[in-house]
Amino acid sequence: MLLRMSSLFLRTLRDDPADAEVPSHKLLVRAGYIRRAAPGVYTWLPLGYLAFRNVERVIREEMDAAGFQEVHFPALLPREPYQTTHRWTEYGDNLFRLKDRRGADMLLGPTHEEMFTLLVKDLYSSYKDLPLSIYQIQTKYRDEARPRAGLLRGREFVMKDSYSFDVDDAGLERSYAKHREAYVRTFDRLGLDYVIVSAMSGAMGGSRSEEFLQPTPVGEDTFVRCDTCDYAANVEAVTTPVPPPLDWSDVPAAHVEDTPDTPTIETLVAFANQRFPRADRPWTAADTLKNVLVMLVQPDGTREPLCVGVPGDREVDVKRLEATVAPAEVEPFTDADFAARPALVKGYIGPGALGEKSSSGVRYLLDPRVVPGTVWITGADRPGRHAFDLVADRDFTADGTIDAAEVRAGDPCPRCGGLLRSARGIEIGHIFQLGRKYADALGLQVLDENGKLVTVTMGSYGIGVSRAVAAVVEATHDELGLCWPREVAPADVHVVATGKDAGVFTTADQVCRELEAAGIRVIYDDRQKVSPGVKFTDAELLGMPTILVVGKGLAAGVVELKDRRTGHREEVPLAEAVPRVLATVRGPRA
RNA sequence: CGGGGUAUGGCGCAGUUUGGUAGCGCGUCCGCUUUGGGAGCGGAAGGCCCCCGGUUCGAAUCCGGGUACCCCGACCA
Repeated sequence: MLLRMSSLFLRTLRDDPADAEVPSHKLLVRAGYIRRAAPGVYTWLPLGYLAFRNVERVIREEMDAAGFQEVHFPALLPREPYQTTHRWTEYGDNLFRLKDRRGADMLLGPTHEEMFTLLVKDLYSSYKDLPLSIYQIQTKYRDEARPRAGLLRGREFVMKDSYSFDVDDAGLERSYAKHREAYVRTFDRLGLDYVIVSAMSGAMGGSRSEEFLQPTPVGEDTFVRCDTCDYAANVEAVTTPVPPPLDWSDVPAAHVEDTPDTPTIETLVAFANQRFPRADRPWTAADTLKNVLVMLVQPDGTREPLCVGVPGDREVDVKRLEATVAPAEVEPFTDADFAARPALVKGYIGPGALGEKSSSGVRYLLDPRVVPGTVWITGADRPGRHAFDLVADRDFTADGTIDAAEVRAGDPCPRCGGLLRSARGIEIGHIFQLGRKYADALGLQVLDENGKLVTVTMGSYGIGVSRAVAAVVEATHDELGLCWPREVAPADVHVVATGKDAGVFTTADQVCRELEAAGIRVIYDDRQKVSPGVKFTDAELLGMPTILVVGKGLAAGVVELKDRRTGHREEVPLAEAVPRVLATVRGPRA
């Protein structure tokens, strides 16, 4: 491959685009790799498309090497399968829906579990056909509320999605492990740094899910990792260690006190310290039990109130809550909702008005930290009244526990008790044991060795291909511009010819042809009348791993070989230029 | 959906307060000069000043109403 810059469809920009914030977005636009076509929708230009296809190639090679087989579904899909699994409605506004000329509903696929499941059902019916793993690399459409950061979150994006089909859980476990290994190899080859974190398995029960997160401040996912052991998890999936029950024999009986004008934790703690000071230490928010009301909205539209009791020094993390109650969605409790339930006194809600057996009948779930024997100040269900010395289990119970309080840096590690630290990351891959949700919904069954019908168990595994291009940029760029790993770079070598002497160009031309003949991918800056400074700056911005300058040194018979990443440069005799580049490109493995 | 900001040539921006021929830098084109770190001089092309309505002799600018984009939050892969 030989790209000549004199005719390459490329325009580099001197300034960062005003609408870009993150480095990958700025640089990919500035270097002429992508252009925005619509909000969250991008066009690939020649260099960008080369890089994109390289990422795609690496992924494909690793999938194929693992024995997964590639298929290709349409992006334009019929409604029915998504209707069957309720995702036609569950996906909400994020689904791109359209109608054909006869008025039939269609959609642009946001993901393809349904189609894969139906395809396997269509063709296979025996345990002898399994295990099977098939994948595709396909454009996905999700009408995001807020696309951002260029390729990192688009409304149209390319995803590699795989699906595994097994006859039993042990098989699923093996398929999952194979995908995990393939992902590790893929991301290693792409030069990406990543952390594998436990993720939320959702409402499907007992299934396992892990995310590959590339740690970076521009990432959108928050995760925690342990200081001492190798535990790492998405905040949604962190489980709170349950402390042992406490002995409450010394705790005085619960008593209700007047606490006027204390509808918030802050005002309550201040009042308690003033009016009922403790001898040993001041009251803190952690001594209070905060009861937070939300409205759960089921996919079918059913609304159900829920109260979550958490220590007063913690917020309820809506993301964690929603992950736990999925597929239900969480909406704030409105004044109208309060008005409809007079037993619930806003600002003074206590366990007395909660729980299935209470007057309000609102389901009440407690944070795992609220173990039997813990002592709390909490609302007394009357305006300006709070209960003190209320002991969990002795004085109140709930309908269950829920792990939905915010996770904070410094919280204990659920595995080893060490300290958790918080960080941000880009989700570059996600592997997920789906179980039988889709197979059940769509009737994917096979006959086992006893001739009995069994429901197939599935896994789904995704890599954001276009997102990975941006992730590679985030991981590798420097202040000069892009800085591609060789596996992803649009070309191996950027040959720069400087000067006005025709000899420079004929020599550079010759070198490029020799490199191309040797199978090296070359981009050649053969532009006449462009000053050396422009060419050097462009070469650095475009980011090929090796830069070869043919210029003024030619008079002395030398050219300059530069490593883009390290900045190391070296003069080599012209005759050695091609062999040296070959050795550099082919590396130690040659 | 809440909060904040922005909208003027391909890109980055000024001009809007106080209405009066639409500007600057970069890029592009032509000519001459220049060729190792975004060169110089001279000439040129390129604009629905986001849209609709209003006020006015006259609107990028003032008024009313929309729309779009960016950031933060919410939400989501």
